[in-house]
Amino acid sequence: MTFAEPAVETCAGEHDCKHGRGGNGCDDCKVRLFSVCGALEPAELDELDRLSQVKNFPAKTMLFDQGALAGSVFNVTEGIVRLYKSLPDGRRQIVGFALPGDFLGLALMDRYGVAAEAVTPVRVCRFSRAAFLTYVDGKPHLLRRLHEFAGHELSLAQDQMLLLGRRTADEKVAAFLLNLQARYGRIGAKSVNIPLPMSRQDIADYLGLTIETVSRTLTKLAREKTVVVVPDGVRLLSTDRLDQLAAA
Amino acid sequence: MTFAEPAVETCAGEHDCKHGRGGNGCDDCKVRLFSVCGALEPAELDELDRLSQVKNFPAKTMLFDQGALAGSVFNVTEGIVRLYKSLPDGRRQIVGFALPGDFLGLALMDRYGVAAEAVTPVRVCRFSRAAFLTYVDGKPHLLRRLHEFAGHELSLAQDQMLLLGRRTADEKVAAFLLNLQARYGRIGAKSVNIPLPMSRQDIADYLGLTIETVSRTLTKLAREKTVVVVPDGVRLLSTDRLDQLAAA
DNA sequence: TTCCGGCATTGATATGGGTCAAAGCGTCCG
DNA sequence: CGGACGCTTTGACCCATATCAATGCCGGAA
Repeated sequence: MTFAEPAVETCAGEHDCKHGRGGNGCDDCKVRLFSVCGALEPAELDELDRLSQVKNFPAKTMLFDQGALAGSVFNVTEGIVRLYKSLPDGRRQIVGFALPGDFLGLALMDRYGVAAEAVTPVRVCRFSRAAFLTYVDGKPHLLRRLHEFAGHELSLAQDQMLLLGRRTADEKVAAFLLNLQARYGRIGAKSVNIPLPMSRQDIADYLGLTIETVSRTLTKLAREKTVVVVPDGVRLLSTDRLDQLAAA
Repeated sequence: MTFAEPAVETCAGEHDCKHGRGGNGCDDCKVRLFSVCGALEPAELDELDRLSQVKNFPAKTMLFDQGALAGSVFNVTEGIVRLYKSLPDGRRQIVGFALPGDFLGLALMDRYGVAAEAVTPVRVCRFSRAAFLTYVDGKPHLLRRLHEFAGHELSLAQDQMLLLGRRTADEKVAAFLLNLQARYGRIGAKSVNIPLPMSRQDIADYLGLTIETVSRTLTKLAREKTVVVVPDGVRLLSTDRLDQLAAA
C-alpha cells in the first residue's frame, strides 16, 4: 500500500498564474466551505476571486520566511505546508502542518512569525496582504470568520503545548496520528490509511523528539499491531489503542 | 529584598461589585491603553463600561474551568492569572500567565479551552460573553483590535512551542525570566527585580520541567552570579548572560 | 542493470532531566 | 515562643530519550 500524491497541474510550466482555476474560480474550489471563504456570499466571493492569484509551489520550496515582511496571505487549496520556527543553531520546531483549507497569515501581522515550506507540491490562493486587509475592513463577517479561525488555531497551539511539555514519546506519536486522521477526515478523506508525506525529521521536529525516537515508536506500535507502517504512510489498526495512548 | 503584592481592595468584603472602580470607571483604568479597550473612543468606552462588572478573585481561586460553557470574558486589571490545560492523570501544562491588561476569552468560543486560576489576588473587568459579542458586532475596529491581540497570542504560543520542544532547561528558565521582565516592563514596571508570585511548580508546569529542575537551574544561575534568588522573586544581575542562554 | 544518495531503521551507549527522599526555611497559628 | 505545615532546596540514583554509529531500503541517474 502506498499513497498517491495529488496531481498538481501548473499553468504551462509556470508556478504562478492569474487564473489557474478550473475556469470557475472559487465556485469549484474544493476547500471553500472549510475555509475562511466559506463565510462569503456569491457576490463577495466574486470580488475576492478578483483579488486572488493561484500559485503553485513545488515540494520543498519556501512560501515565506520567518521574520520577512508579510506581503501576502494564503489559502492552501492543495498539498501540505510545514510551518516552523528555528533557533540560530539550527534546532527547529514545526508549529503546524497546513492542509487544504488552512489559511496562512491569519494573524494579519506585518511580519511572518513563522516560516512556511511546501512539504508536497502545494497550490494556494494568494492575496496581497494590503488588498486583503482593505477588503476585510468592509466585511465584518469575514473578519469575524478570520477571528474564529484564529481562535481555533490558538486552541490547537495550546493543545500542542500540552503535548510538547507533558506527554511521553508514545503519547506524542499516537496523538499525532489520530490528529492527522481527524484532519484528513474533515477535508473529506475519512480513512484508517494515513498518508505521511512529511519526513520523519519533520514529524520529530513537530513532536519535540528525534528522528530515531519517532522511528522506534512507530516500529513499536507496528510490533504490537496498533498500526502498519507502509511507504509514505501508516494504516491504523487500532484507533482504540491509540486513543488510550494519547490519553485525551 | 522582597516584593510587595499590589493591594487589592474589595467592595466591603464582597468579591463582586457593580461599580468597584475609583468612581471614574474606565477613565482611571491603569491598563486601558495596553488592553483591547485602548481601541475605543470615550463614548464607546462609556457604553462598554456599562456592560462591565468589576470582580475580585482571591489568590488560588478559579475564574473558569477548561471545557466549561464560556459565559463571560475578562480583562485582567490587577494580579496574575495562570491559564492551563490538564491531562486526566493530573499532568498539567500552564499555557500562559495573564498579567494586567491581558484579555481572557479572546477566542470568543463557546467553551473555555483552558482553565484560569488566580495566582495572586486578581481584579478583572467581567463581561457577559453574549453582551460582549453583541457589542463587538457593531464595532469592527474593536473586533480588529481583538484580532490583533489574538494574533499576538498565537505568536507567543508558537514561541512557547519552540521553547517546550527544542530548548534545554537552562534556556527555558533564562527565556522565562527575560520574558517576564519584558512583560512587566511593558505594563510600567521596568526593573531587574522580577517578582515571581507563582510557585516553582507553576514555573515548572509552564516550562515543561519539574519543580526540582527549576530550583536547581535557579541555584545554578545564582552560583554563577547571573541572578540573585530572593523571597518571591529574582534579581537579574546579568541580562546579557541570560540573553546568551536564551539563545534568541 | 548497477551505482549512488537520501531517508529510515536498528543497535549500543550516554546523559539531561526525572524520581525519590531528606533536609531547610519561612510563616502562620496557638 | 514553639510547633507544624507548605514550599523550596539539595542530594543520590535512574530512566526515557538523545546521541553516535552502522546498516538497510528505495528510487533515480547513467
